[in-house]
Amino acid sequence: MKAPRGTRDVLPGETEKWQKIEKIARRVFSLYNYGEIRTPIFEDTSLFERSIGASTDIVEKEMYTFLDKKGRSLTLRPEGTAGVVRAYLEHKLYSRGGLEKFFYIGPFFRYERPQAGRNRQFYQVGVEAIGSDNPALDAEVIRLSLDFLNSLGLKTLQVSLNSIGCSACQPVYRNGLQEFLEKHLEELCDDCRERARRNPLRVLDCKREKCIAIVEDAPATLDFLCPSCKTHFESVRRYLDVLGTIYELSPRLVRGLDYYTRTTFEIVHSGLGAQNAVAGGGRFDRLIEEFGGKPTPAVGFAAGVDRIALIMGKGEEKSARGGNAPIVYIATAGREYLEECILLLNDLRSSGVSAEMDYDGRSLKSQFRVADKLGVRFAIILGQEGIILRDMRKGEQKEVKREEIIDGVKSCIMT
RNA sequence: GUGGGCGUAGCUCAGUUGGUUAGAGCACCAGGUUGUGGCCCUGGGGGCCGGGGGUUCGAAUCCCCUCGCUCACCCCA
Repeated sequence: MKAPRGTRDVLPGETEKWQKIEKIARRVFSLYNYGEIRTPIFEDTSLFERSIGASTDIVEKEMYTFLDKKGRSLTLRPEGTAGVVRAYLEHKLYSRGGLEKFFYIGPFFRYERPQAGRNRQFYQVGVEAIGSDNPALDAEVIRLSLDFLNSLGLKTLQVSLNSIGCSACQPVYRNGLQEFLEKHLEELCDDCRERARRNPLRVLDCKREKCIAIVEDAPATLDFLCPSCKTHFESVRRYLDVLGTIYELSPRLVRGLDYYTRTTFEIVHSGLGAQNAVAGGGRFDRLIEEFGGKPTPAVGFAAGVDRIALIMGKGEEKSARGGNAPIVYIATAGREYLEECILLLNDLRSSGVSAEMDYDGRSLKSQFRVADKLGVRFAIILGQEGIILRDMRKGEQKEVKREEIIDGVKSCIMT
């Protein structure tokens, strides 16, 4: 038996790391006033086709799509924004007046060739702020992303920033780029020839040397921005400067989802290899309207939990189970003490002291070996001579009365 | 979807030009200490040698297929 390709188990010992990531995500996102939203793992297929874009790789070849028993086409969510926007509209959350801020944590699915930091079931944390086009919000989301990653102890992060314009200027740029690409069609790789026709922006981040060289001379998105997009972008940059956030302009940073407008950004980490993006995001000012809502600007980001865990794992490989070892281990001199043992165990746990015992009827020596391996603070021995409390660290022990055990243990933990 | 590397014990890996019952270290279990851990010593349990097929008197070793892992392309978080 094996977990399906591209999926994996996170076992005790590693889950602690994941819990830490989630805990810090909740804390940081709460500081910025984002509230948690939980949307379904699967949605109607059309939701993703319409939001992500029918000609994107994600929709064309990476979705887990299936028919349910009534013949409905459903898809395991490949990203988080679509579901949040759907929920926002379905529950008419716009009626609450102003800006709505959401964060989410959960699994997503894409049918891709597994690789370091790329699984078919992967986890993301992300935020969406819906209802404002204020560039301060763009800057805030970027700031928040970095806050989150920094709080986890990640260093050597690099922010790339770009603006790809709005519904007014993006088509103009698209045409300009397309014209340029037409002239160089022969020199482009096969993929890019196809992209030039269907989704020209994607040519910009082709990794082949030939294409990179050609694209060097291609028109940049920033040169085509309309006045309002230009002002918006300048403000984003100013606010980032005010916040002391270092970034670099990446005129060729184009994201793989069609709904992005204006600000796009990506955060990469040097220790990740080819899959080096730990977080990415941007504005999606058209998406709500495309789903039938009123024109509503929005901005968000998502970070890859698997990749973060990968980076964190490089520094401090084994944290073992030190942090959550039981406090007490009860050893017995024989089976006849079993009842006393389970009762004491229960009393300890009831008063908030984590405790463990031997279920295998092992020798006292073996029980101590287990207690030592677990890393417990105290061992209690039940036997003919009464009850003995042993401090495993100090190696000291003394006889205690039954009714004094729990308080004794508790007072020792305090000191 | 394409290409490279790799699959031997729970883990990390040996395994000589194909040749006896496939090994080591760590981990695990038991004993040494007839109620007491860590160190040490002794012993022990564990392997469809990823799976299937083929070549051969004989395959962990050679060939083919397949599955998986991994790195890169691609894509993205």
